[in-house]
Amino acid sequence: MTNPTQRAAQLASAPIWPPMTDQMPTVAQLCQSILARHQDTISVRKPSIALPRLQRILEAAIDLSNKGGFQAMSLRDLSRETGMSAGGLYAYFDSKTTLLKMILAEVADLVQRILSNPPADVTRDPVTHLRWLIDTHLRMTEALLAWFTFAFMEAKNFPPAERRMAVDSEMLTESFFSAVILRGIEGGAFRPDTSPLLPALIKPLLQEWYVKRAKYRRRGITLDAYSAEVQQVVLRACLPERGGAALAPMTRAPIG
Amino acid sequence: MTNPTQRAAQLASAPIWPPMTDQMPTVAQLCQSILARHQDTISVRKPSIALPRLQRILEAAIDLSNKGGFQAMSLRDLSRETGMSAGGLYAYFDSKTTLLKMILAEVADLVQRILSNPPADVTRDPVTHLRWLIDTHLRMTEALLAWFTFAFMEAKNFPPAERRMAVDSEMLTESFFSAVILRGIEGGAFRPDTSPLLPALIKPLLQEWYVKRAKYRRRGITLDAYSAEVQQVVLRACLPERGGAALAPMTRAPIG
DNA sequence: CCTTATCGAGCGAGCGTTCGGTAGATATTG
DNA sequence: CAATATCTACCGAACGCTCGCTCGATAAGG
Repeated sequence: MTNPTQRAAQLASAPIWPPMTDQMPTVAQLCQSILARHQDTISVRKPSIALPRLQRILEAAIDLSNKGGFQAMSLRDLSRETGMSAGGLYAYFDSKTTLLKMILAEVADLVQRILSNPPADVTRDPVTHLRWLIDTHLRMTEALLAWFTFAFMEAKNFPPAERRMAVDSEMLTESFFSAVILRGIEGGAFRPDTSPLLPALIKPLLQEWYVKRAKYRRRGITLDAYSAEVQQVVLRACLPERGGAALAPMTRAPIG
Repeated sequence: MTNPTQRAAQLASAPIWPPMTDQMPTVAQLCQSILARHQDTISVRKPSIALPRLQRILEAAIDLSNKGGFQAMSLRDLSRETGMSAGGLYAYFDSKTTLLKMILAEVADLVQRILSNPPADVTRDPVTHLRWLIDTHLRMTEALLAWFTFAFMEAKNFPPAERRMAVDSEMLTESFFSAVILRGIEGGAFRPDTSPLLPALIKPLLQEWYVKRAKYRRRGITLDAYSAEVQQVVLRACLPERGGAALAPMTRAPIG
């Protein structure tokens, strides 16, 4: 357990964690994962053909859905955009709903994979761990903006089964924040009267970034600036009074 | 301009503003406003008939849309739910899109009406004003939950014109927060280095309450508790260090 | 008996999905 | 290696259905 002075000193310098770029998956990798998970419903066998086609389909579907919504996207739109015929598309999914489930499940799985694998040196200190969770979540959504926008916009208005999936994924994300904050309280890094509501409030602040991406782009707000601000708001809500004073603007330092 | 000690003392007691119940409109009043605004497209002339019918239509439309989305709600569904025929419905709107615009415009207008009319004694102090804005917004959405849920869920996925309307409404709300925070900085109530991003972060925290209403109901979180927590998070982000320490749990005291 | 408010069958358009057909790659055979 | 057979990946017309919306008929009140 560190005392306030030690923590203040620790916070004064921006923590540096390894660049996420390494472990942030490419769209091609996501599609490969989807292809593997849906071998039984995808009738095209040769990966050299299936993979680029599936990627083209998914990217087009996400793109079309992100203007107008998934329901509003017709398979004729998708057919035109991908250059494939209506019948041809059905070699890659057995219903429009399955197409949607493919994407949602992959996004939910990605969040879990990334957030549950922090670098070892990050988890030593709850403050650093919390900041890493916030920063990493933001960078992940930034790297796969269209995918997360899609998942957010379409998770509502769903058949109960898919809706449950979205709710579970959200609860899991919140649990990451809950766990580290609880650990911080127990270890004395966070104030003991930190509100149990705080973890729930972090998620909407992270969603704001990619849902309203256009707004922040228009205003010239960088991801670094947004990340720093969310970290600051959250830490001011859970750090003891003195710790908060030492808060320096903080994000991961650019590497390379 | 107050000094820190004065402000701390002021904050220690929960501010009390008049109950919003008085000025919070009923659904019937909203419908009356909509009826007046759409006289030209509504062909039914006698208000004694038009008003209850319109209310029935709007409430059913919001209800049906809030499970499944506006697009998924068919006019046959609406016909069944209201007990009116397809043709009969078209005496109250000239297209499905108009029906949607009626509701969105009314909600946007309501937000503007309520938030731009704070009680006189609230506006004297930026801290109280800011807390009033947060608390009032939450109570407004609580009183008209279905309407705000509808507006939030359907504001995306829109023709550009309606989308612009939603964006403008959101910007207006943010501007209320911006103005009072700026005033607080100038008057010395808020720290001079308060992030210009803070106003933008308040909105998602308020939306969270009605968008995820079921989650907080399940957890037994009351509106008072949620309001207090959001106020605390926001004030910790903009109050000078000392002021934050004096923060007592705060909401409008219930008036019996 | 005209006006007002409502009805409900029905229109054309567009939806998700299916399925018979086929070109080209691949495997099998002599 | 040429000829043949098989398979893979895809096409696109067509099907059954639901959609938003219209319009002539109709009922009720003054």
